[in-house]
Amino acid sequence: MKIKKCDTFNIKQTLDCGQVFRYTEKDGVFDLYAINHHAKITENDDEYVFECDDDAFFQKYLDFDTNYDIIIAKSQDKALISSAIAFGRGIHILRQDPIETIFSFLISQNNHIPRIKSIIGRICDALGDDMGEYHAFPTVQQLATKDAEWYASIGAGYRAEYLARNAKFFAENDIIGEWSKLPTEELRAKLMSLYGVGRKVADCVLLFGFARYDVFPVDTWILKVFEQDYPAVPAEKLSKLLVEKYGEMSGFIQQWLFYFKREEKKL
DNA sequence: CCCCAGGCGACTC
DNA sequence: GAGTCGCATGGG
Repeated sequence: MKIKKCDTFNIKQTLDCGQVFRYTEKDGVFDLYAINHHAKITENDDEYVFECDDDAFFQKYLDFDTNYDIIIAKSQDKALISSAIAFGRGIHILRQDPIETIFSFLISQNNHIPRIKSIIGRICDALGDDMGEYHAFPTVQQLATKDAEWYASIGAGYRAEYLARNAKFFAENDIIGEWSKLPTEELRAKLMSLYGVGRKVADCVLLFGFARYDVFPVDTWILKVFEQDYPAVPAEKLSKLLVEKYGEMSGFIQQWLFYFKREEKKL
Protein backbone atom coordinates (compact mmCIF):
# COMPACT_ATOMS: atom_id res chain seq x y z
CA MET A 1 0.00 0.00 0.00
CA LYS A 2 1.04 3.58 -0.52
CA ILE A 3 0.35 6.51 1.79
CA LYS A 4 0.62 10.01 0.44
CA LYS A 5 2.88 12.15 2.60
CA CYS A 6 1.29 14.87 4.70
CA ASP A 7 2.45 16.97 7.64
CA THR A 8 0.36 15.00 10.15
CA PHE A 9 2.12 11.70 9.54
CA ASN A 10 5.81 10.98 9.80
CA ILE A 11 6.99 7.38 10.13
CA LYS A 12 10.22 8.20 11.98
CA GLN A 13 8.48 10.40 14.53
CA THR A 14 5.71 7.86 15.00
CA LEU A 15 8.11 4.97 15.67
CA ASP A 16 10.79 6.93 17.54
CA CYS A 17 8.46 8.54 20.06
CA GLY A 18 8.76 5.64 22.51
CA GLN A 19 5.40 3.95 22.11
CA VAL A 20 6.65 0.86 20.27
CA PHE A 21 9.75 -1.29 20.49
CA ARG A 22 9.68 -3.78 17.60
CA TYR A 23 11.13 -1.92 14.67
CA THR A 24 14.46 -1.23 13.05
CA GLU A 25 15.70 1.60 10.88
CA LYS A 26 18.49 1.35 8.36
CA ASP A 27 19.25 3.99 5.74
CA GLY A 28 15.77 5.43 6.00
CA VAL A 29 14.10 2.04 5.58
CA PHE A 30 11.93 0.91 8.47
CA ASP A 31 11.01 -2.66 9.34
CA LEU A 32 8.03 -2.70 11.68
CA TYR A 33 6.71 -5.76 13.50
CA ALA A 34 3.37 -6.09 15.30
CA ILE A 35 1.98 -9.34 16.65
CA ASN A 36 2.61 -11.62 13.64
CA HIS A 37 2.70 -8.92 10.99
CA HIS A 38 5.59 -7.19 9.28
CA ALA A 39 5.85 -4.10 7.11
CA LYS A 40 8.88 -2.83 5.24
CA ILE A 41 8.45 0.90 4.85
CA THR A 42 10.33 3.00 2.33
CA GLU A 43 9.63 6.48 1.05
CA ASN A 44 9.93 8.41 -2.16
CA ASP A 45 9.34 12.09 -2.86
CA ASP A 46 5.64 12.21 -2.13
CA GLU A 47 4.59 8.91 -0.52
CA TYR A 48 5.42 6.16 1.95
CA VAL A 49 5.50 2.70 0.39
CA PHE A 50 4.48 -0.25 2.58
CA GLU A 51 5.50 -3.75 1.57
CA CYS A 52 3.49 -5.79 4.02
CA ASP A 53 1.45 -8.92 4.54
CA ASP A 54 -1.79 -7.16 5.40
CA ASP A 55 -2.63 -3.64 4.23
CA ALA A 56 -5.82 -3.39 6.27
CA PHE A 57 -3.96 -4.35 9.45
CA PHE A 58 -1.36 -1.61 9.05
CA GLN A 59 -3.93 0.94 7.91
CA LYS A 60 -5.61 0.52 11.29
CA TYR A 61 -2.43 -0.08 13.31
CA LEU A 62 -0.89 3.20 12.15
CA ASP A 63 -4.16 5.02 12.87
CA PHE A 64 -4.67 6.40 9.38
CA ASP A 65 -8.42 6.47 9.99
CA THR A 66 -8.09 9.30 12.52
CA ASN A 67 -8.04 12.95 11.41
CA TYR A 68 -4.97 14.40 13.14
CA ASP A 69 -5.68 17.91 11.89
CA ILE A 70 -8.67 17.94 14.22
CA ILE A 71 -6.68 16.41 17.09
CA ILE A 72 -3.98 19.04 16.68
CA ALA A 73 -6.46 21.90 16.42
CA LYS A 74 -8.10 20.80 19.68
CA SER A 75 -4.74 20.44 21.44
CA GLN A 76 -3.16 23.80 20.74
CA ASP A 77 -2.70 25.43 24.10
CA LYS A 78 0.15 27.32 25.63
CA ALA A 79 3.55 27.83 24.09
CA LEU A 80 5.07 24.59 25.37
CA ILE A 81 2.47 22.34 23.79
CA SER A 82 2.42 24.31 20.57
CA SER A 83 6.20 23.92 20.36
CA ALA A 84 5.94 20.20 21.00
CA ILE A 85 3.28 19.82 18.30
CA ALA A 86 5.38 21.78 15.85
CA PHE A 87 8.28 19.46 16.60
CA GLY A 88 6.38 16.16 16.46
CA ARG A 89 3.47 16.99 14.22
CA GLY A 90 3.84 13.71 12.33
CA ILE A 91 3.27 11.46 15.34
CA HIS A 92 0.37 9.02 15.21
CA ILE A 93 -0.64 7.01 18.26
CA LEU A 94 -0.40 3.38 17.18
CA ARG A 95 -3.23 0.95 17.82
CA GLN A 96 -1.19 -1.87 19.29
CA ASP A 97 -2.27 -5.27 20.52
CA PRO A 98 -3.22 -5.19 24.23
CA ILE A 99 -1.23 -8.27 25.20
CA GLU A 100 1.87 -7.18 23.32
CA THR A 101 1.54 -3.75 24.94
CA ILE A 102 1.13 -5.13 28.46
CA PHE A 103 4.23 -7.30 28.25
CA SER A 104 6.28 -4.65 26.47
CA PHE A 105 5.54 -1.99 29.07
CA LEU A 106 6.08 -4.40 31.98
CA ILE A 107 9.61 -4.65 30.62
CA SER A 108 9.85 -0.87 30.07
CA GLN A 109 9.74 0.09 33.73
CA ASN A 110 12.96 1.52 35.13
CA ASN A 111 14.68 0.53 31.90
CA HIS A 112 16.33 2.13 28.86
CA ILE A 113 14.59 1.98 25.48
CA PRO A 114 17.49 0.24 23.65
CA ARG A 115 17.55 -2.43 26.33
CA ILE A 116 13.75 -2.78 26.31
CA LYS A 117 13.98 -3.51 22.59
CA SER A 118 16.63 -6.17 23.04
CA ILE A 119 14.76 -7.98 25.82
CA ILE A 120 11.54 -8.03 23.77
CA GLY A 121 13.53 -9.24 20.78
CA ARG A 122 14.98 -12.17 22.71
CA ILE A 123 11.53 -13.16 23.96
CA CYS A 124 10.09 -13.10 20.42
CA ASP A 125 13.01 -15.05 18.98
CA ALA A 126 12.80 -17.71 21.66
CA LEU A 127 9.03 -18.15 21.95
CA GLY A 128 7.23 -16.58 18.99
CA ASP A 129 6.14 -18.33 15.80
CA ASP A 130 8.79 -18.49 13.10
CA MET A 131 7.49 -16.22 10.36
CA GLY A 132 10.48 -16.77 8.09
CA GLU A 133 12.29 -13.44 8.24
CA TYR A 134 11.39 -12.81 11.87
CA HIS A 135 9.58 -14.20 14.89
CA ALA A 136 6.08 -13.16 15.91
CA PHE A 137 5.29 -11.75 19.32
CA PRO A 138 4.49 -14.86 21.39
CA THR A 139 0.94 -15.80 22.25
CA VAL A 140 0.06 -15.89 25.94
CA GLN A 141 0.18 -19.68 25.73
CA GLN A 142 3.73 -19.47 24.41
CA LEU A 143 4.69 -16.88 27.03
CA ALA A 144 3.27 -19.14 29.73
CA THR A 145 5.60 -22.01 28.81
CA LYS A 146 8.43 -20.21 30.63
CA ASP A 147 8.94 -19.40 34.29
CA ALA A 148 10.52 -16.46 36.07
CA GLU A 149 13.92 -18.10 36.07
CA TRP A 150 13.87 -18.23 32.27
CA TYR A 151 12.76 -14.60 31.94
CA ALA A 152 15.62 -13.63 34.22
CA SER A 153 18.02 -15.63 32.06
CA ILE A 154 17.19 -13.55 28.98
CA GLY A 155 17.92 -10.33 30.87
CA ALA A 156 14.53 -9.22 32.17
CA GLY A 157 16.06 -8.46 35.57
CA TYR A 158 13.68 -8.03 38.47
CA ARG A 159 10.74 -7.87 36.04
CA ALA A 160 11.05 -11.60 35.34
CA GLU A 161 8.51 -12.51 38.01
CA TYR A 162 6.04 -9.96 36.61
CA LEU A 163 6.30 -11.49 33.14
CA ALA A 164 5.94 -15.07 34.30
CA ARG A 165 2.97 -14.43 36.55
CA ASN A 166 1.06 -12.37 33.97
CA ALA A 167 1.76 -14.90 31.22
CA LYS A 168 0.19 -17.56 33.41
CA PHE A 169 -2.75 -15.29 34.25
CA PHE A 170 -3.62 -14.44 30.65
CA ALA A 171 -3.10 -18.01 29.47
CA GLU A 172 -5.70 -19.06 32.02
CA ASN A 173 -8.01 -16.05 31.59
CA ASP A 174 -9.03 -15.04 28.07
CA ILE A 175 -10.31 -11.71 29.29
CA ILE A 176 -8.95 -8.94 27.06
CA GLY A 177 -12.12 -8.81 24.96
CA GLU A 178 -14.21 -8.33 28.07
CA TRP A 179 -11.87 -5.71 29.50
CA SER A 180 -11.86 -3.72 26.26
CA LYS A 181 -15.54 -2.89 26.78
CA LEU A 182 -14.93 -1.25 30.16
CA PRO A 183 -14.73 2.51 30.64
CA THR A 184 -11.23 3.87 31.16
CA GLU A 185 -11.33 4.10 34.97
CA GLU A 186 -12.54 0.52 35.40
CA LEU A 187 -10.12 -0.80 32.79
CA ARG A 188 -7.24 0.95 34.55
CA ALA A 189 -8.24 -0.72 37.80
CA LYS A 190 -8.19 -4.14 36.09
CA LEU A 191 -4.76 -3.46 34.65
CA MET A 192 -3.39 -2.18 37.95
CA SER A 193 -4.56 -5.35 39.66
CA LEU A 194 -1.93 -7.20 37.60
CA TYR A 195 1.33 -7.96 39.40
CA GLY A 196 3.94 -5.43 38.26
CA VAL A 197 1.48 -3.00 36.68
CA GLY A 198 1.21 0.40 38.37
CA ARG A 199 -0.34 3.64 37.23
CA LYS A 200 2.29 4.44 34.61
CA VAL A 201 2.34 1.04 32.88
CA ALA A 202 -1.45 0.87 33.04
CA ASP A 203 -1.75 4.28 31.39
CA CYS A 204 0.63 3.29 28.59
CA VAL A 205 -1.41 0.14 27.98
CA LEU A 206 -4.63 2.17 28.00
CA LEU A 207 -3.19 4.63 25.49
CA PHE A 208 -1.26 2.37 23.11
CA GLY A 209 -3.14 -0.90 23.53
CA PHE A 210 -6.74 0.17 24.11
CA ALA A 211 -6.87 3.51 22.24
CA ARG A 212 -7.93 5.43 25.36
CA TYR A 213 -6.88 9.05 25.05
CA ASP A 214 -8.13 10.34 28.41
CA VAL A 215 -4.90 9.18 30.05
CA PHE A 216 -1.60 10.96 30.69
CA PRO A 217 1.25 8.53 31.42
CA VAL A 218 3.78 10.26 33.68
CA ASP A 219 7.32 8.93 33.60
CA THR A 220 10.67 10.51 34.41
CA TRP A 221 10.63 12.56 31.18
CA ILE A 222 7.16 13.99 31.74
CA LEU A 223 8.15 14.80 35.33
CA LYS A 224 11.03 16.83 33.90
CA VAL A 225 8.68 18.61 31.50
CA PHE A 226 6.46 19.77 34.36
CA GLU A 227 8.97 20.18 37.19
CA GLN A 228 8.70 23.96 36.95
CA ASP A 229 4.91 24.23 36.75
CA TYR A 230 4.22 21.42 39.25
CA PRO A 231 7.23 21.27 41.58
CA ALA A 232 7.56 18.08 43.66
CA VAL A 233 4.20 16.66 42.60
CA PRO A 234 4.33 12.84 42.58
CA ALA A 235 3.80 11.08 39.23
CA GLU A 236 0.37 9.63 39.91
CA LYS A 237 -1.03 12.88 41.22
CA LEU A 238 0.46 14.81 38.31
CA SER A 239 -1.14 12.35 35.90
CA LYS A 240 -4.56 13.00 37.42
CA LEU A 241 -4.10 16.77 37.30
CA LEU A 242 -3.07 16.66 33.65
CA VAL A 243 -6.03 14.49 32.65
CA GLU A 244 -8.33 16.95 34.37
CA LYS A 245 -6.76 19.72 32.35
CA TYR A 246 -6.46 18.13 28.94
CA GLY A 247 -9.30 15.58 28.91
CA GLU A 248 -9.63 13.53 25.73
CA MET A 249 -6.54 15.17 24.24
CA SER A 250 -4.30 13.99 27.12
CA GLY A 251 -2.81 10.97 25.36
CA PHE A 252 -1.82 12.91 22.27
CA ILE A 253 -0.40 15.84 24.23
CA GLN A 254 1.56 13.47 26.45
CA GLN A 255 3.14 11.84 23.43
CA TRP A 256 4.12 15.11 21.78
CA LEU A 257 5.68 16.34 25.02
CA PHE A 258 7.52 13.07 25.68
CA TYR A 259 9.02 13.06 22.18
CA PHE A 260 9.90 16.75 22.39
CA LYS A 261 11.69 16.39 25.73
CA ARG A 262 13.49 13.18 24.86
CA GLU A 263 14.73 14.32 21.45
CA GLU A 264 15.93 17.56 23.02
CA LYS A 265 18.15 15.44 25.27
CA LYS A 266 19.51 13.50 22.31
CA LEU A 267 20.53 16.65 20.45
C1' DC B 1 33.93 3.94 36.12
C1' DC B 2 29.23 5.89 37.67
C1' DC B 3 24.62 7.24 36.36
C1' DC B 4 20.25 6.18 35.05
C1' DA B 5 16.24 4.30 32.66
C1' DG B 6 8.68 5.28 29.67
C1' DG B 7 8.26 2.30 37.95
C1' DC B 8 6.99 -1.13 40.83
C1' DG B 9 5.93 -3.70 45.31
C1' DA B 10 7.09 -3.89 50.02
C1' DC B 11 7.46 -1.54 53.99
C1' DT B 12 6.85 2.17 57.34
C1' DC B 13 4.42 5.82 59.58
C1' DG C 1 -2.91 7.81 52.23
C1' DA C 2 1.76 9.44 51.52
C1' DG C 3 6.81 8.94 51.70
C1' DT C 4 11.12 5.85 51.23
C1' DC C 5 13.75 2.13 49.48
C1' DG C 6 15.67 -1.84 46.94
C1' DC C 7 15.67 -3.71 42.67
C1' DA C 8 18.61 -6.47 37.92
C1' DT C 9 20.63 -5.12 34.00
C1' DG C 10 23.41 -2.90 30.55
C1' DG C 11 23.63 1.35 27.39
C1' DG C 12 25.78 5.82 27.47
